Amino acid sequence: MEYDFRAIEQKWQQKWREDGTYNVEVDPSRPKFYVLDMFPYPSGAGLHVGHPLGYIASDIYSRYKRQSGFNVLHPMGYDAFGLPAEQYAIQTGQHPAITTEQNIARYRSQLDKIGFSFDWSREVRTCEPEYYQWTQWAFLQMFDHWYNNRTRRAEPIKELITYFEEHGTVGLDAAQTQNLEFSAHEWCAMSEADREQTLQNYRLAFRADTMVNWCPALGTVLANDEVKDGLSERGGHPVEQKRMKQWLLRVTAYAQRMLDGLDELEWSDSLKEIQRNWIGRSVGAQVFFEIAGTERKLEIFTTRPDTIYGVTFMVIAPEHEWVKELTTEDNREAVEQYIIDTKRRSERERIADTKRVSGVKTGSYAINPFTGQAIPIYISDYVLSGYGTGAIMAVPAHDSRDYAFARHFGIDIIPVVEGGNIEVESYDAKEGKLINSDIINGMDVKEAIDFMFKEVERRGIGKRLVNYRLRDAIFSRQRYWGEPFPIYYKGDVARRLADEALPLTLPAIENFGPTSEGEPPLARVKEWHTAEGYPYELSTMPGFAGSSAYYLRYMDPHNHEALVGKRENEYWRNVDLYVGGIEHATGHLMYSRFWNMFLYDLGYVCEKEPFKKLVNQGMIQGRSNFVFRIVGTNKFVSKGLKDGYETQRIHVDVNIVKNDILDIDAFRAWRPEFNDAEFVLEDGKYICDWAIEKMSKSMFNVVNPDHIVENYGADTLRMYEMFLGPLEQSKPWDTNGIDGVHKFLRRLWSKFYSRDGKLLINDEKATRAELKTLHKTIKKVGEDIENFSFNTSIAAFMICLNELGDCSKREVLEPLTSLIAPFAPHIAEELWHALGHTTTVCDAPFPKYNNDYLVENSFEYPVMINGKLRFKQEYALDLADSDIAAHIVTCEGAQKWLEGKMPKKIIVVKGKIINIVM
RNA sequence: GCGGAUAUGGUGUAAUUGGUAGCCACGUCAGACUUAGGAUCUGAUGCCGAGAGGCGUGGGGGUUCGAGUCCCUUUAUCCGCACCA
Repeated sequence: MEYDFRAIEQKWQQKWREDGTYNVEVDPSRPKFYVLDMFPYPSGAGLHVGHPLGYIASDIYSRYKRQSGFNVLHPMGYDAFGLPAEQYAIQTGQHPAITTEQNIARYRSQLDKIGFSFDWSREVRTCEPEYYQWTQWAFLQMFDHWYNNRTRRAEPIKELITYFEEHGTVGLDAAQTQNLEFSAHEWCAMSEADREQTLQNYRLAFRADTMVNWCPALGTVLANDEVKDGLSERGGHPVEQKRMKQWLLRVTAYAQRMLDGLDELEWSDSLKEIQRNWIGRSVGAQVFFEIAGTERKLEIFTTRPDTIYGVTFMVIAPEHEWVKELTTEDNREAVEQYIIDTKRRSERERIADTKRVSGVKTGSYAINPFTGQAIPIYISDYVLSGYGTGAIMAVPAHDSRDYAFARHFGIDIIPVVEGGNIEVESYDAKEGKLINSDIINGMDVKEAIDFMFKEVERRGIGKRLVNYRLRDAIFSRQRYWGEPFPIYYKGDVARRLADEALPLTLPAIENFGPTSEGEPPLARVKEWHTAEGYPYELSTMPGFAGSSAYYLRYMDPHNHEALVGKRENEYWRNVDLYVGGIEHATGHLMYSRFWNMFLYDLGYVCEKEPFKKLVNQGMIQGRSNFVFRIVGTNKFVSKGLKDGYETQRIHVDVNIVKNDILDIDAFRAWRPEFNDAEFVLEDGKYICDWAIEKMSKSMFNVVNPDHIVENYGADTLRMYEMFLGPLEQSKPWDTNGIDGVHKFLRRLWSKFYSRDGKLLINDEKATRAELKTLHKTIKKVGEDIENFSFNTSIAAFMICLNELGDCSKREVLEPLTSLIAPFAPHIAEELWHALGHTTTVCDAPFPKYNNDYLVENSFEYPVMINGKLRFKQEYALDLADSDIAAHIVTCEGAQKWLEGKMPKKIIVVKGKIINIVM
């Protein structure tokens, strides 16, 4: 009987669906395990073979954990709100709700064919009101809280109000947009609008007038992680800096906790490093420089307070709020012109030419608090308004940018650290002895930094300060397809909706594109206001809003009272294994951690971190094929013969090429222009050229998993995707080679059934060799799954079948069937039933290996290694300190080498002595 | 510029973590069975060499009885951050 994968897969997929085989419930009698995939954007293009890679890996792990006795939560859903869905809708002219619905249906049918063990009863869609109600709710919680740096947690804004009534800002240490100082009396005297304005300075979800990334083409602002090299990540449109009033999330409040939390996580080093860089912690000093002839003190941030005697000028960013005040009359024109020029340069230009030195004198002077000297203040765009205080003390001798600036403007360069060649370049290294520096002369740099931290504080001119590169997340988008803000306005005062009013549903509108007046699409909705007529916020939330807490919702997806019930949360706790792409390192994975920590502070969730272990699957690239058309003809020449002709290399659909051999008939049918194509063949075949490129429609290299499932079956697809190489590595898809895996499954099948359909399984006793093969495989596969080394476990299966030969003994094949079930669940289920079982293979215990079968025939020598007695097959042994020497020396193999002499060392490899040191 | 990762046959890769490099596949070659093969089965297949043998894990150096693995150095590719004070 043939291995009829189509019939088998259809049969079991249907059965699993009908029985709800993969649905799980809270069960305190069993240990839980939570395996999560990054849910997909249902884009219009459908899934290609790269998408399921991570899903297959996590599915194997889920099934393995389930067979190992865990209650496994393995859900799936759709990240359906956000820019990509809306852009697709705009392109196709259809309403995003409709295209999203269609795309989801397509994704679902593609996913279903692969045989995943998802609990679909827990499906979530971020665009549905029952779901985004809780996104809105979380936002309101952030609106209602502030971050207390003293207690290091979020606290209710009501308590802050009470504090203001009693103390004003005296003694307050809060995460804030700017440093405000007022007394209790002043607070009480404020108007309601002023108080609300003040509170926005502290709320964790707040509205502020800040510099934002504005993308004119998309008609919206973007968060920092959505901008790459000055272009929007989505669509690649230019992005400019613009001052706008926007909603933000105060993620910076959690910067230190997000940094500290990384140490506890089982994430890859590279991913942790990306997050560390993104947070960008740096320790330095805040120092105030008096401005000559005024009461003002210019605040700067520096990590090198030790170089303060080398400061010969100051620089402030062109956007600095004091630019006007610091500019003297005779410099005004030049400064204004410089600001205009700076604004005109796009973010992209600014990034592209960082070498250009430019700047203008303000005419004001600052007083160096240590030397008392007056030093000029410049404005220049090499100082960024967004980092630190937007002002620096410049030390040209020890900072390359300051050096370039000083050289350009002829400013003094005073070396204060020994080393380097100041005539040629600055000496930036953090080592050496201090010189020309009065009280710190002779100290080395590290010592001097510490000393100056204290000295600055002692003199009351500043303090030690930690700065972060991380920015607060811009949270509003001038788009239609997102969660509406549960916010309305009385005048300019933002008010929250009551919890009972949630969800605030997104109104269905006809025209969802940007308006011509530059207002968000929701401005078109006449009824977009409260019953009292107060207008709602017109922007919607960004894509990351809905994905920030979805892992919590899966725990309890139908709860109408809470985001997640206490009982459910305390059982499922957090995600044990998260599988997804590294591209979310600075986006979703940051926001989710922030969101979770915030809910943790409020007591809604019981774990500090959302994702304990995280595995990044590599990207699957495309492998394109090419044919060579002889220029000016409709004749195509095979790759090996092309040098004899003048040819043109054109992409050909990879689906009509197999093992680089072109299916000529399919090619003629592919496009009308090729109907009468002629060919120059080699050995009767047309061989195509190939190249690795991004998988995309325009390269004709997109491989649809449906196509593979149709031709080879889901089990083959699953195993082949894993066989392709290490999970974390990026690699091109290459359908060549899939036969090897398919052949393996057919051979597995042929152990159970003969050609004429007879069941071959027998109850004969297995030989020692067969059991050894079996247990070796069980050990290897079990260890490989734990290490996410799925490619090697598949190799182990192949070796196992090779070694077993034509053995069809139940004693061997039954454990093998349950062992392979996580990888190829359909065939395993079919064979499991063929073995006489009536329950699903998903619940068959994952087999355990018996070491007795593995060691019997091997040489084992006891060895001292690092002072411990161990049993190994190969080792380098220092005989001097081991009384096992006698044992070795009497060994048969050792005898002929020794000739009665006592060796220093005997080197034994795999039970064989390979070297003896006399 | 700073940080991270990778480099092994014609191809994808493996190597008990310092112990016989190339497992398992793809491809190629040869053979068997076949009307046929893009089916199945068997065998060969790192490179040089007729052979004995020699060489071989991007390059160079080192530690070690022994290095793909550890250390130094260098090159190439990929990724992240980047006028971050």
